[in-house]
Amino acid sequence: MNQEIIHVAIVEDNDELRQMLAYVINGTPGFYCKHTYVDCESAIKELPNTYVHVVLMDIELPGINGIEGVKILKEKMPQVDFIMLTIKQDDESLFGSLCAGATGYLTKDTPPLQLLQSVKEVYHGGAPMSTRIARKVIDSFNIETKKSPLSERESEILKLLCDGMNYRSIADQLFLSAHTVKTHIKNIYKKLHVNSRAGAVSKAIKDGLI
Amino acid sequence: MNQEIIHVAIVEDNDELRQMLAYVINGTPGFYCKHTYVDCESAIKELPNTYVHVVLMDIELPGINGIEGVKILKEKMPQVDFIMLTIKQDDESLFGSLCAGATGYLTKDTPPLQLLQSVKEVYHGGAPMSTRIARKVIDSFNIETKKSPLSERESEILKLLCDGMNYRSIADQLFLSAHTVKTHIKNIYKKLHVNSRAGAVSKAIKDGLI
DNA sequence: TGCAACATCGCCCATTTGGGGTAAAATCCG
DNA sequence: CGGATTTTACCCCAAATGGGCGATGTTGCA
Repeated sequence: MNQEIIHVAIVEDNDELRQMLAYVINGTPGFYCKHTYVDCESAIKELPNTYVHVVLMDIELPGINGIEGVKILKEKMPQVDFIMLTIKQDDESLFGSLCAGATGYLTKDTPPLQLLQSVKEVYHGGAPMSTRIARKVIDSFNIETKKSPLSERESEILKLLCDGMNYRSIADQLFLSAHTVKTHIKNIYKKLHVNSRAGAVSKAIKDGLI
Repeated sequence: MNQEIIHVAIVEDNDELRQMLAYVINGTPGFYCKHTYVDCESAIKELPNTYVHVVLMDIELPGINGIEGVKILKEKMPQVDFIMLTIKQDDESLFGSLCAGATGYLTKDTPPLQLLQSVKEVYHGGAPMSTRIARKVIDSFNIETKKSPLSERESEILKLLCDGMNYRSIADQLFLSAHTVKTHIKNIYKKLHVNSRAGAVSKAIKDGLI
């Protein structure tokens, strides 16, 4: 039976909200909240010694913010799921949280019932977030593929450049003369507005040219 | 009023399912489905000339598959939202679809009512997907950050390498001698098992070292 | 306390690179 | 058909790079 109860921890500096959340959680069958913290510092110190499944984490916190907090805590407790509970909806907070290891992202105006539903959802392998947040996340995959200004051959050579190959190796692999490879690379530099292999490789990868 | 009606198109080779979907859609107030296609080839030819908001796209199609289809269609109709409707739940199909431009990802066992809800959701700026799919998507952000084998200083220099800077520039920026910068870079090469700036930059970006 | 890692600076030298040209054939596109 | 682009190839040369070697001081951890 005990396994069925989801243990929730809260990190939230607002006393009223924190207590309200704990009250709601403890007042609902299947949920239990024993540990609450007013800042990340204390959470980082004590949470690793507790038994929890899900952590509700505020972002705007004094001292270590929620994103940094998740980063640190997720490192120590990778099996625990973190749900950000915040008023911030900017991309930086959102993707910062996800990259830090958060699994859910809810705004503070989420009604209690839906919040509990989200906790249950994350516990059962879901990733709760509002429809608007979900859209942002999905859209981040669809970064419009800027069509490369490079020709077929140039792209081919750029790929090899990214593998750290030099003129000779590239020439051998493509059955070209090193001179030709050099010409292509010079043209690539012109088109990408760089003047070194490092710059070209960086731009290539960051702009998804390869 | 007309704006309130969501125009849906369907690309699905299974006759029964396609007709059933169209039937459900047309039988529900607020939804309308005029155009249905049995393969991507015909959809690519005709869809750009139609008025639609949302396209339900099967993945397993003869000829051009749904992922390729979305890639081509999204290019021509970027304002249209695509929802994949598939039995495939593998990562390749999922992320392939998202990268191709899909906004939603549902399995074929999604009940009609929820499907309609998803269409409405995507039309209103959401990104409908099952909890399991959402989790996969979110987890993809949380690719464990391999802790860099590099020292603080080395990471710093690696960043500048990625900007295409040479010894002198880096030295100037960090108030070091070019010799020192060179030494650091040599050590970076050893640690990353590369032997050129291009290789280091490539590895740095791909492995998220910077 | 001692050793490993880090950070700093230096020299030598062969090889690579980047920039400046030139040019011809192939291919594509209108 | 004719121009634009792409692909191929070459020369010269100054500058940058990579590898090998050594040296000093600091810091951190065992």
